[in-house]
Amino acid sequence: MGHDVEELSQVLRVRQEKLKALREKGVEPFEYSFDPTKRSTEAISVFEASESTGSLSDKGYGNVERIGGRVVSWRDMGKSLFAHLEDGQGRVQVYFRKDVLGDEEYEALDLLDLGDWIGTEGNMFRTRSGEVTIRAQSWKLLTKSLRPLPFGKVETDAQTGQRVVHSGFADQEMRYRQRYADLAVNPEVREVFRLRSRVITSLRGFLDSQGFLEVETPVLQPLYGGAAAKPFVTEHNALSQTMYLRVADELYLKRLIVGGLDRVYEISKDFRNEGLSRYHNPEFTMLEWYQAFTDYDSQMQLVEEMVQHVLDEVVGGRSVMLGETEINFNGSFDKLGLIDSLSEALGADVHTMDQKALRSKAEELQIPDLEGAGTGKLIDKLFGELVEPSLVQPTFVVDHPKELSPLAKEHRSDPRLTERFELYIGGAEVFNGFSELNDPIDQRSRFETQMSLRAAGDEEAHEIDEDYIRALEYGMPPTGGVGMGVDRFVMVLANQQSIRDVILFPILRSEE
RNA sequence: GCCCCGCUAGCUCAACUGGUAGAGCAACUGACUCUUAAUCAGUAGGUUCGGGGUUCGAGUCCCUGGCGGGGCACCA
Repeated sequence: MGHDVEELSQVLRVRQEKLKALREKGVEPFEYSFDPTKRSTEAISVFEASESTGSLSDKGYGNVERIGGRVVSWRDMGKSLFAHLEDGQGRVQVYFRKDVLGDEEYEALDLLDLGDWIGTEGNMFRTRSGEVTIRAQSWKLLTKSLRPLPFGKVETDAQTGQRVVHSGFADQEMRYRQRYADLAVNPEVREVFRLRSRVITSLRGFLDSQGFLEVETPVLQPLYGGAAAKPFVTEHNALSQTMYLRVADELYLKRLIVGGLDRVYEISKDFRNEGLSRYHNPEFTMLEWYQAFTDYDSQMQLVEEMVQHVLDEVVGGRSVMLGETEINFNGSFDKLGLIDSLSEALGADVHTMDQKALRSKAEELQIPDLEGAGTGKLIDKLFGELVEPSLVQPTFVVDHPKELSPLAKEHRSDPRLTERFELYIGGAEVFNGFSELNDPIDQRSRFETQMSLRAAGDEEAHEIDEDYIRALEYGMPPTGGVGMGVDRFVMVLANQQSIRDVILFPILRSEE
């Protein structure tokens, strides 16, 4: 922003001039407070109630209210004027009349713009065209807006009653960079984030009701782990020590199970230093929980209950639309063996295929970047190519290869596999859980396998966490645990195509 | 990191093979005391993302840089 008014574009200059004019009239353009009697929608409801009980005045006036809000529409008709105010609840029309306000207070309305915050007081009434409106007896500027918000023109379709926006704020980049403007002009964006908040409240309520304890574990960690991911690295000055932003909460939460906090959960921001996509933001919200004495079967049961609980509470039904597809959460979710489903897709038994056979299949399918991929990775790639895209309805994929799951317990009936599940919804992995590996000796050897992968160039492989092994040596009871991608779950419930549309301030490159 | 597409007025978008950069909304001036994409008349508003090049002439073509979107890679 330039200090020199001359340099400003026309639209900004005009507002600076109005600001100056207001100050010259002795009007404070940035008020300290306001005391509304109600918010918009509530004021309308009260009016409608008295309307139905026939308790309006002879002239049709109802309750007197003071309402504060942002001016979002403006129709000047000379000696009277209609505007809409929007507040945290909704919007309400205001009717200004010259003969009611008097010349001076009416003419001062000229100094207002779309985007200004004002307060007004008057009776509620219903206009000839049927809209419940506040008839302004007085008004007051609360905050002058010095920069025009990119409002579109809003039409209500006469047939459907649908809100239609003409030439609204659509530039994706600006909507993310200036989320405040996006929220200010696009009420449906505000709704997405209200929904997100309700989802998190509901998840928390569910776990609390099941006797889980919400805890907080370190974001800054001397050693990261719990996921195959590259970390963000930082430095603690006083300790002169390298610290990592967590990639998962897993290892700390399981230390708490060792400590006897037998049902714990954490809602956390995790950080993974990797690329961006419609399913990946480097900073994202994870819910992880661990429950002693359970295995992955009972955790799948719990996930199902939890998902249905949230649907019932937040959506009010067991299905949602995701794009053109209806996602149905009723009943038990399907279960697919990872190896079995891949075998079927390949038309060959994956268990009998060696690394070479898997590789040639992958090459046949022209799957890129196979260099250095071991058996587990090849299976993962093939599965991602052949099976994953079809997992639109909620589906548990179960029993992953050991190599891919260094923290999961060996499968009780197949030593090549682990007791692990992932729940896919809309083609994306949303939940991931397993029977937790609690044998410290097995855990050490898994870490050692990871170290050799690391030595072979896999930057995401785990390092050995000696302190974690020490904890397991004290004894961790049989435990089931689950991690949940909260953002991805919200995407499904809010019918959003990109993770950026459910994160208020997604990561973007700096403007300069 | 790679591929494709995009970036023009405050916002949403035009501008055929290179030939004076336009419209709607917003803004400004004026009219209008129940409007609601209000309406009507008029006015103003531009570093066409930055830099370089080709050309008599570049929003348009070439090179280069920036940012974004989509895809790929990466992603227990």
